[in-house]
Amino acid sequence: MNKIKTRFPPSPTGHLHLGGARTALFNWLFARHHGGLFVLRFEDTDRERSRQEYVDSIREALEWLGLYWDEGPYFQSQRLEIYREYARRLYEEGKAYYCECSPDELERKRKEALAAGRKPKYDGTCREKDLPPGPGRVLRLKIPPVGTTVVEDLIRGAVAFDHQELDDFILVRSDGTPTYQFAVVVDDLTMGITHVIRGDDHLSNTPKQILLYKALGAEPPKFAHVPMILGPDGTRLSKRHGALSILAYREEGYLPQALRNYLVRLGWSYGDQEIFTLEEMIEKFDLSRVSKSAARFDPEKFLALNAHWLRATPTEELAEEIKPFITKLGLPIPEKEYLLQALETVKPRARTLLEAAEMMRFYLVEEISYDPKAAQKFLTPEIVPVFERLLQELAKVEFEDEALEKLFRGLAEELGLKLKKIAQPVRVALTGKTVSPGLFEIMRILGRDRVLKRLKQALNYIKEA
RNA sequence: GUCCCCGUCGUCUAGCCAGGUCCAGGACACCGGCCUUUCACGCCGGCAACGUGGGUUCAAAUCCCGCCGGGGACGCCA
Repeated sequence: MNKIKTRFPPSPTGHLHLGGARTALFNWLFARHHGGLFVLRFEDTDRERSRQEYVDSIREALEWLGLYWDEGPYFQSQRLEIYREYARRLYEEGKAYYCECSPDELERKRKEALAAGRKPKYDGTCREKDLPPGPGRVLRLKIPPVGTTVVEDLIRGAVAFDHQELDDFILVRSDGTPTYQFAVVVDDLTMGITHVIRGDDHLSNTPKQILLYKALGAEPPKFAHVPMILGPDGTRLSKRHGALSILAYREEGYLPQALRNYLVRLGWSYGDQEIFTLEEMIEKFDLSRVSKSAARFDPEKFLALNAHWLRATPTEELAEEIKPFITKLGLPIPEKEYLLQALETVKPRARTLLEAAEMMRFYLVEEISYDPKAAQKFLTPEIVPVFERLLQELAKVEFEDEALEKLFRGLAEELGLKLKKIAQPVRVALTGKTVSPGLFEIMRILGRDRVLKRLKQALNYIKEA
């Protein structure tokens, strides 16, 4: 039994987006599940549009997602000799022929056919001309005119295509570079790829590729066409649907484990299970549970999953991840123990690292500023005596959650007030907002000095107002 | 236009292959409630779907056909 080998072949003409990331994940998972190999290959035969910048960002995104490759990255632009050799073979064996039709002419015929309601396909003008190679000529594959090619898809079952629907597609461009259709086949063949897992937008290309394998006298790999990912509105995923690059999600404070978890459940399921660790995905992933229908990207569910993984990730780990976000907000990175404690309190409340960093703001600034509405409602003259009393008591109480709570509850009872009547003004004095983590935990973390200082600041504020 | 694929709550999906246990289960979102110093978390409860028409059958979300709807391919892009 041969070892399973999958690949992810992005073209470096754009960033890695959700669809590509999921395809990469499925291929990676399939290879890992079967103890096989995962290959990364850049399909950069379109020299006009391929850019180094995209090669770098795609690699970075895959690494961020933890989808490490076992082989590659290969670059088609460095394998031109190999394609040339295979092209020569095809031509010499009469399986392919040169064509001198000009692009303009082809374009004209295509429009004509479309207008006449026919399928726009190459009409075979040069098929029997027996032209030798020459400048301006392309190499086309000779498709058997009659017959049917069946794609045995691992997800969709047998899909038949009549050769009438196919045409003699171009293998080698007039500039000598291979087209996608030709390069993928030669690459998958020479790299020993056993399973091609890709978006179902490639399903209708597959019969052409199978015919090419046959012309080459080779056995095609197994194919599995996974459903596409659509935007929230059900149309093709595009820039309109938010961040187009996977890396943009990282910038917004999403966790790779959340993205993986969201992506793996888009088109694949395992009973009612929603949460998967990497290990579980590898263990449970299989093609038979991949669905056939397209899925829409739901940013809300992704956010919810991110919130889940934020809570499920050890604070120690998160503390490292959140530093860039704190810096991004222009806030200082505190010493480790303080950061850990502060983070612990915002963790169950934040949905992204960016939100968490924003929620930690009051822990990190020296001078806090009040939300105008909060100050207006809670920093009023009536609270002055309470704050003054608190100043005295807090100077001597032990700064632990239980002791602080006991103090507040006792004070509330003594003054005949509801706890919240005291807690909310203090919360505003300490954080500037009416919403925050638990009052006693933030006091404990802030420490006596800061708490007293902020209460005094609030008192001054009230007197000046 | 031609060919191909797909069609269960708003969304992701389980169930479909081996028809009854499904007046359809889970998750996100949404709405109530509990907890409570605020907001979250957590817990409890609710709303909500088999695209449509026909056929087969004692029985259909599950099998068959038509229709409708969505997506994809048809490039010297990948």
